[in-house]
Amino acid sequence: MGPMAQRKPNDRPAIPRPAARRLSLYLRELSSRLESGEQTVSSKSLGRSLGLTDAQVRKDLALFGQFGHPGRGYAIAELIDSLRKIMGRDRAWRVCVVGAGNIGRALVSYDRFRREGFEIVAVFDGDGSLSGREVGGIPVRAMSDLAAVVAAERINLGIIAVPREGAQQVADALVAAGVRGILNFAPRRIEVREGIGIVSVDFTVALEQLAFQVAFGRDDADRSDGDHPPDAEAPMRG
Amino acid sequence: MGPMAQRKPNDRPAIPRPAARRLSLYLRELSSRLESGEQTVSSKSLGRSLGLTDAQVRKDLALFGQFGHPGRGYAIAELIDSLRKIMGRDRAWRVCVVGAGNIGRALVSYDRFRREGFEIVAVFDGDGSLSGREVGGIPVRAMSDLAAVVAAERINLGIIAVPREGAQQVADALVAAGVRGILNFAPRRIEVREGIGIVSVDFTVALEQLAFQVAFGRDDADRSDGDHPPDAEAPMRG
DNA sequence: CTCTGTGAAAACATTCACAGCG
DNA sequence: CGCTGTGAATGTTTTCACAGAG
Repeated sequence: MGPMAQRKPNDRPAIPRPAARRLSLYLRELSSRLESGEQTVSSKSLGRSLGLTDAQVRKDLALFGQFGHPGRGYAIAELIDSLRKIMGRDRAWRVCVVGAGNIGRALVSYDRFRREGFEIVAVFDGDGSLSGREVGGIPVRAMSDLAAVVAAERINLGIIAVPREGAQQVADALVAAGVRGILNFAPRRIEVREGIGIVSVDFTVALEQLAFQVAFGRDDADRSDGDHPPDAEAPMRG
Repeated sequence: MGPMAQRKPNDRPAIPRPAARRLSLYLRELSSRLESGEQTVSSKSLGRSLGLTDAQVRKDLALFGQFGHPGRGYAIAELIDSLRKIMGRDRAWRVCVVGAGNIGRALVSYDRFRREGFEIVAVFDGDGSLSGREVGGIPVRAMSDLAAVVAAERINLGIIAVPREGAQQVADALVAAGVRGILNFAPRRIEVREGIGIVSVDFTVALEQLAFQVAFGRDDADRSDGDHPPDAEAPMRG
């Protein structure tokens, strides 16, 4: 069908995708500096820590408003607040993990999630024999409870930690149950309908990128894990 | 005029960074198709599975030579072979994991690594009380053994699965011991000297990207985990 | 026909460079 | 001054569109 592109009506400024990726890094570095007792930071200093140019940092931050104070730099606490709001980190997120294997269990025990405002409130596994067992203090439930628990616990994000074969099916179940986004650890591309968020992490792809760097001889400093590619369309709206 | 393009001496064609990321995805999809018994694939079909345009797939593959057969598509087995060679996947990699916490243990038990040719042959942990314990059939060793074991076992890649604070130190020790690349799971940027590969995976950054998509309202289909940014420089050489 | 490989055009992202604020 | 915010310039990646192979 009509393969014609048509801008939808309500576009906001549109965030370059790479910039969206860097926002998380700014937040991580800023928090670390706040802890160290620093009060302000310049784009140059921030860029230095992150391997970016000062201009890049300023451009990224300017996408969302005027946070800087000429001559002084950025007030760290203030900037953290703003970024958190922008990134949806001002609310608490309720998360479930599907799959109580090695990866699922490691994620449930990963304290940093809770500390950062992502609370894991339920764990599911297709293997009935695990039901009732506890992982990190949370009882493992059967897949058949998924819809009910997601609703009852008002879970809005799901993490897929099952083998490749079951992953898409789990994704469909999560979306049907009402989650708004999925973090996928299974080594395959997951399709979700428009409006549902999806981010994937593939350990093997990450190791493979590393092998490629080593085998090929790379030239640049620090590179990301990689996974699913974009899908040919505008960046982000708001 | 000028200074005459100062291309550094030994450059090969130069791989666009995003293309390097996609290579892993091609390999993953192609292997899956080979298993299903398919023999050839077109750029269009491959792109469809991966959320890319056919032109993109062709451009990427053409970077390394002429693999396609006009009118027919690409021979899957042949293309897999070529890609594996290009990506350094034709050799076996010997890997160690530093950190026997939740994440370290999950990685050691992640079978796919071995199946894909990344063999984990040693595990280290700074907590002496763990030494001697086994994880996934591999004894946990003290950090003080790191240099000797890396040399003796001819380990060429290291995985960092320790808390943020110790991560850079572990990286330095790994590099000093002779690994050629590092996969970092600690939530901070790791610096390594030129010539050493580095890829990072940060679970919190991944969840945060997801929260951002949901909070902001994204428009595209499937997006990557994110982590450390490039460092402003040419793509890759060979 | 189908499908690749590839220049040329378009879109996108980064860096430069500077006006202007505190 | 130092440092931000930002247009304009540059560099990079994607898409288009088509010649040519089987």
